[in-house]
Amino acid sequence: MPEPTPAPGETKARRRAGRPMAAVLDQDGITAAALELISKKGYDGLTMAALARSLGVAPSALYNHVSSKDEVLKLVEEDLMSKVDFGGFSTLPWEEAVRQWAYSYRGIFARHTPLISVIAVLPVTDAPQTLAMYEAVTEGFLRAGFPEKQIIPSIVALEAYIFGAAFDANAPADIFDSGRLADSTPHFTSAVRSLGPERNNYPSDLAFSMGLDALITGLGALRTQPN
Amino acid sequence: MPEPTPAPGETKARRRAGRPMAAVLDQDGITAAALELISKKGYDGLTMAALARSLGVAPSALYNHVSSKDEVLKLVEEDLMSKVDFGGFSTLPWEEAVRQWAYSYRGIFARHTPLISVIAVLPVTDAPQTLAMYEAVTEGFLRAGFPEKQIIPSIVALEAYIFGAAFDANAPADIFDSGRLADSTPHFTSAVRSLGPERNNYPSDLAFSMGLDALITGLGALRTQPN
DNA sequence: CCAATAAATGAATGACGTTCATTTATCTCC
DNA sequence: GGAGATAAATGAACGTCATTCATTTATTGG
Repeated sequence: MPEPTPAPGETKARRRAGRPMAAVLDQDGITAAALELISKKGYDGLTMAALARSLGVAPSALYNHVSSKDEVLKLVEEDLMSKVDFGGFSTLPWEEAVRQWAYSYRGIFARHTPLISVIAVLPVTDAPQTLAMYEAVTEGFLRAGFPEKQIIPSIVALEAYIFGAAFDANAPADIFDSGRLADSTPHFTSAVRSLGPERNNYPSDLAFSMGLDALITGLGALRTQPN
Repeated sequence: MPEPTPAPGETKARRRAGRPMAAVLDQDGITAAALELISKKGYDGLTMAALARSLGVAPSALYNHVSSKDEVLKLVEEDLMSKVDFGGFSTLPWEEAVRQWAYSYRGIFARHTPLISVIAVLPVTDAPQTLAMYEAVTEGFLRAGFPEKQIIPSIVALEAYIFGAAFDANAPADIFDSGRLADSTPHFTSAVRSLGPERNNYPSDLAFSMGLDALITGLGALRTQPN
């Protein structure tokens, strides 16, 4: 795609003469409608037809503003990224800031796991909200005394954990029910039972907290300055 | 689904009289064909029609052995689980065993990321290979001196990290290219550049190693016995 | 040989994402 | 105040899927 890379927010540069028909649709409206649809009907309910209907428009009209359903997903993702709370990196100690950020990040994407496969592989180019988050997080790491070369890998590791944990948060309570194979997995079955008197209680939150603590401790040891 | 839960491997119990037509198809054959199709054409190429064609059969025939495409994915997932190397838990020190297991696990699912959303939420009931892995890993944790209650959360945390890292391993090298927004993200851009003279080298492997070390150290501290 | 069983077939269905020729509305320029 | 250019919206179509179902085919026990 060797295009002149139009400025963001403008699909194509204004040309010579006449103006078009009044736009009922734009990317922001599409994004908002998609988010509402997702929250009401889930990702299965997010179809181009349903999205168009919720906007009072024919499905084909969407394609004047968006090149594909995948682009809709990218727009939604960017919007969600802007809701991740990374404010702690400018006010709190590093450990606290990471914790706050990680909980917020996981909380948001736990309800949007279908996006994770998109995000994890999506270049940040032209994703301003995502970049803003990375900038703030990077600053926080620098301020905490991390050597520059360790910062990106540390963030990548934390993000991997957060994404995986977001999936986890959606697991059913009985995910570890070994059923009729319990006899052949005695240690595992016993370990699951030790978690509580209730059968089948899945420790998603406890696990997230434990792993996050471990990562914070382990990565924190990479700092060369105390503050 | 209040059924008598038929024994696995048998779709329905043998009944009274005559035997059916000679079966050209079975679940193992379908699983093998699906895996080959995936390795050749990727997950986009895995359609019920393509799967049937590769087996020399009409698409509808598949539904005599499998209730849906989702079940095909579950069969593939179970097969992949059997290839994860957890042997270290009976021979190596805990840290080494975890490392070996995690690398193997990530390596396999990095090429099967579309399955991760399925696995992470799929009950282990009637998933013998998955259960066998959990049993071996649990035993390794017990042998290493973990209190029983800490084991499942620790495994869940490690798995979350492994799944997230599997997505990461597929990120393009230029995922962190901040493009024309580089000026507004100076610290982040500089941190990315510090990773090497080459533009856009993504530190997926380095990040995995760093985060895994952190998790091993942090979780390892939960052991109450030295061995 | 008959009846029962289950596998395989092929046609059909209903979503879905996407395309395209056409129409509609709006603005600039003369 | 037309004329023409521009882009948005429409509605009909397409191709691809997963899935269903009535029917046929093959096999075997009695």
